Amino acid sequence: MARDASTSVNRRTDIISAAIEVFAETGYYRATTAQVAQRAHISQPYVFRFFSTKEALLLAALEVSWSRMIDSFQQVVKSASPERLEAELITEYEKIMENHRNEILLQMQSQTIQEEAIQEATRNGFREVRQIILQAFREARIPQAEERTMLFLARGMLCNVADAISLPELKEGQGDGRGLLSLMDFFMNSY
Amino acid sequence: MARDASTSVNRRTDIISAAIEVFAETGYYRATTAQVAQRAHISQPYVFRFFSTKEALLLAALEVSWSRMIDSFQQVVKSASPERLEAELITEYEKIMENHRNEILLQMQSQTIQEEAIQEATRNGFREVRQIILQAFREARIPQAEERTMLFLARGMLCNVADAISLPELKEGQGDGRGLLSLMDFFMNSY
DNA sequence: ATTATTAGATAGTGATCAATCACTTACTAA
DNA sequence: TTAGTAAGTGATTGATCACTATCTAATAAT
Repeated sequence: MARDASTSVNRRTDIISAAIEVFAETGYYRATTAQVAQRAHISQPYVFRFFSTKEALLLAALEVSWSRMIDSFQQVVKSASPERLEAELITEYEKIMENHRNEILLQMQSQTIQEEAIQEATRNGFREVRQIILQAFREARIPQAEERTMLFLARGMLCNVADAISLPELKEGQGDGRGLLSLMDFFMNSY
Repeated sequence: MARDASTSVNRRTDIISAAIEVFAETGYYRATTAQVAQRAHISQPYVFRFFSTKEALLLAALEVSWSRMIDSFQQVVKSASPERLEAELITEYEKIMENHRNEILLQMQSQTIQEEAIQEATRNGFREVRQIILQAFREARIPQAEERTMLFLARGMLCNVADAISLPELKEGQGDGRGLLSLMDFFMNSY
């Protein structure tokens, strides 16, 4: 059973990879299945041998994208020390943003698509990521694990936006090294 | 000079309001100018008397959306006391999300649209909002104003997502009342 | 050698959409 | 009364799209 470049399992992933690129660059609704096919070096109708509809292809692309993020975070959680956990999760996220920018752009698009199947996939992805982070923070004995998880996700969302619209100053104020300690002064004097 | 329902200035805003709804609900690229026209109670070709292209209509819709947010925040900044500034900005944002959800959904969409004119409008909107918040924090003598601004925007982005995909638990961990103080313990023991 | 199966392409369809055009109606000013 | 204009529409068009139906060439099993 020779696994050459033409097995249908390879073609399937070829198409998904092409779709991630084209959807991210062009926008899901404006992107055409012909563009996806061209990027995957096959004819346009052949896409429909593997995905019965364009939406099914989008769902497969989202699945790839969320799986990558979930698997990556799980790796980090397994190997990182409690003290370095959050820093390494952030580093891992930055790696994903660098190496798989299109997958992030696709996730962002899916957040505003109102089709129920897409929303459900997006919800499930977020839920699972949040659960992994939250559980890891708890097991690392990080206090206010819920709030820390929320802030981790929030900063992630802001990074996505800043990156997508090429506005790096949006991220300014991240990680100055002693932010929390000097904020403390403020809060102790305020309340 | 009686201001009846047929002045061209009214028609223009009618069309923009309709476009905000239709674009938000259906997605900009999938939405049709016929749908916008129907919602504005005019014929489809008449849309093009006011907006030369569909993209020009989107830009006008984004302008309305960003202006509302900017004007709202400027009002708050003018009237709020330094101690209540951030809390009132948050309240104002929640009001906008409640009363103008479609405008937020449109802004979210515009973040992933790669057309240069749209990206520029989105960048300018974000820049101006950030500048207002940052300057207000500084004038209120809030320490680490840059970091606080970034966190304000970041939480806003997460709220947008949580609302758009109907996943409220994503926001869990917001405002427990003493988050920073107990986080402090952790950091002082860690570093 | 023959047949069955897989991998893929060509050709096409009905539907849809942004944008244009030609036209009407109704009001206003000289 | 006439000339001009603002407001608005129905019909159309060229392009595009998701999706289908049908064919072909190669490979593999019998």
